[in-house]
Amino acid sequence: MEKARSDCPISCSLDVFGDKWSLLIIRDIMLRGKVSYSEFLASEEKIASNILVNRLTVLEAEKILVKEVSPANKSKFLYSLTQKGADLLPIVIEIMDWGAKYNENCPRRELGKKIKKDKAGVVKELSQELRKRVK
Amino acid sequence: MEKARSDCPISCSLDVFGDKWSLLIIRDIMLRGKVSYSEFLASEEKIASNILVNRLTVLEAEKILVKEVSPANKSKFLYSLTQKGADLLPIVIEIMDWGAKYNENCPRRELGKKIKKDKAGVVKELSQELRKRVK
DNA sequence: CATAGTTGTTGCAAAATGCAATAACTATTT
DNA sequence: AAATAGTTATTGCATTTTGCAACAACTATG
Repeated sequence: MEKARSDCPISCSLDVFGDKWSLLIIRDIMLRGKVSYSEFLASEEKIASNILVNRLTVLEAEKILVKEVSPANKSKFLYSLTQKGADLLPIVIEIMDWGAKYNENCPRRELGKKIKKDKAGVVKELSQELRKRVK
Repeated sequence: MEKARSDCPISCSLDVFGDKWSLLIIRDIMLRGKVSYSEFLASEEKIASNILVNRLTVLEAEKILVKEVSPANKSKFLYSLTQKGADLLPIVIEIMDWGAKYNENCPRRELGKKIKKDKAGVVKELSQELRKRVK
């Protein structure tokens, strides 16, 4: 990482994932079961391949993601969350809830509705699920 | 706002504040009692004046901030949060907590320690405080 | 009328992003 | 082994955003 702008924890966090793409990759792994470059590339937001490589590299360097060779296919890499990455869950959930609340064109789906009913319960449940597959 | 990349609430939220500066301005208003251009400009992260103007304009257009003439000084403007802006509090708190947890060089100060002890309580308390001064 | 305070604007360089084409490597098929 | 397909990148170039420094417009104050 380049030098921090300040020692404010918010500023330091934004130094890492304060951009339009990083948290979407995290979302894909965290909530959509995606694990590979090609799956991230296929997401509806259409990230460019050079940006994707750059973000994966940064997130790996920050120890938010881990990159491994797929056991089933040696030409494929699998990305998974570390505990540090999994701990981004509450942030992702809060951002999702705010976005759904204030965007007419962002319908709450299954998870969004559960969050509206019982946010803390969802975070607790999902963080337990994530713990099973963190690296 | 430009066109949304998708109808995912996370993506839509990041379309609005997915950058390194917007949430720092929000932080200044929300947690540090700052209200004016010159105060934001003086923050330790050293935002450039053209970026600051741009972010304030965007945040106002998104109805996250409201800009008013200062009653005490007609050449001064005051920025305050709307309810939509105040509802970013849980996101800001979670980002602060994660940043403090994973950065050695980001000491928890008073608020950070309270968050570690009772995050939900802090959010509840601060959101009540904010409600008193939302526009 | 001079000065300071506040909120911008402008110009230019640097960095990040977006887009399209292509390449390297592996696995599979013929 | 040659051809094909799948996966993960790299490269070049145009566009956009950011960073930095200087300056300008407006308003209060003395």
